[in-house]
Amino acid sequence: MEFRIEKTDNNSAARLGNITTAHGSFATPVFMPVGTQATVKTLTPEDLYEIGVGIILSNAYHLFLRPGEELVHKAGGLHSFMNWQGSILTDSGGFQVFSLSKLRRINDEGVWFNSHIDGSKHFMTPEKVMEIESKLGADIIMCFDECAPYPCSFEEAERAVIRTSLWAKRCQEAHQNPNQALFGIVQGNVFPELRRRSAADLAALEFPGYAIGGLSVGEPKAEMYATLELTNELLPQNKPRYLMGVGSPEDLLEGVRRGVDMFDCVLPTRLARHGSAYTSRGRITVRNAGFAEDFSPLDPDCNCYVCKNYSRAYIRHLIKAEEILAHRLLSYHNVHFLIHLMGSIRNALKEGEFTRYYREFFDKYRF
RNA sequence: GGAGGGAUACCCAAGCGGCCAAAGGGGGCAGACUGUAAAUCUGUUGUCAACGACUUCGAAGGUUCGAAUCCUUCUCCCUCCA
Repeated sequence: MEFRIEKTDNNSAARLGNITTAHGSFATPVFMPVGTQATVKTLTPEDLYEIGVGIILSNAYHLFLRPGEELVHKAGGLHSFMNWQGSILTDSGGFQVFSLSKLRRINDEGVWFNSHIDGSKHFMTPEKVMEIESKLGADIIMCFDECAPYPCSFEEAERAVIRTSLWAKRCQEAHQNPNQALFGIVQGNVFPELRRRSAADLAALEFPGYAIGGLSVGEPKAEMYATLELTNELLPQNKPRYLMGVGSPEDLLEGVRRGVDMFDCVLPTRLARHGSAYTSRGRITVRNAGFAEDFSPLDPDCNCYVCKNYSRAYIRHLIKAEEILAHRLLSYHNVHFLIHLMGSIRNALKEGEFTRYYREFFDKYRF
């Protein structure tokens, strides 16, 4: 993997760059749609190419449970299995340590999970996760980490940091596949002291990229931004910085401003399935009665396939009638919205107009 | 013509003397969602000048301190027998 910084913003920590993997290159800052189970829900790879997606996310833990990494390996790896020729990043299952906390027990050696599918017991270790991620064959893979909840005590967050550092070292030692770039993940919750420690631990291991984990788990926005700012300052300048699980349009702007290069989030596709759409003026709930006779496109400023062909009224009808096309159209539009947003941000960075773009965005966008 | 059964809020449907403005679904309306246990979850859904008041359980009368619940008549629906 290669990361090149092409330009840095004069008025913020934002930077314009490019990442090249075995499956092509993409410009940064980048938004990566999430396809946990080897599919960005409701969208085909062709849709994603058309939208301009360069890299997507998938999940080692979920694919390990079903269909199993061996099967994906037999299929020729994840790219071949799901017919996606762009880049792929796999998350390790560290987030499931947080989101499935009721179904797991953790110790320094690893994590016992009770499968949410059939209840079967599995022990995940950093070594095991590296083996799974290697078999899946993504271009960028994540260390197995412990994502602590919010709120949580200093001691609890500290334990997660120590464990995450320990596991990062073990992941690095177990990591064999030369075609995959292994990223470290900084934890530390909202405690500056712990973020500093975590960032220092990981930087010492010299990963090709660094993720900021454990944010957007319920903490107030101000805390998230402050933590992000602090953490980014501590990470190596010449390596990509990936803010995990973020975000909303406003968070993408705030993240870029603070020096983030990569983002991923389930929000565009989940909101789509729940009946909401992003627009240049803010998020709208198309499901609501007010749109019943609104024959305008989801976003008048959008030129995506959906906005060119379908109205809010029609999409609302599909939602109310529980037609799956609603999910598909809204997913397509929402992913397009974020991909297009990132494109505009990069363009502004290229022109040296990021600050102006930032201001104009928030002038229009209401949330 | 005779014998039964039934009519409850937008719909279906419980309730069968006070704890009933009325269970539970559905539908409607709204909210939440950030490395996906999520086509999920939550709230709300008689009216109003609304921590209180008023009008509701096919219609009209009646019994009772008190009725969706008991009695009478009527209207409409369903089943069976002629």
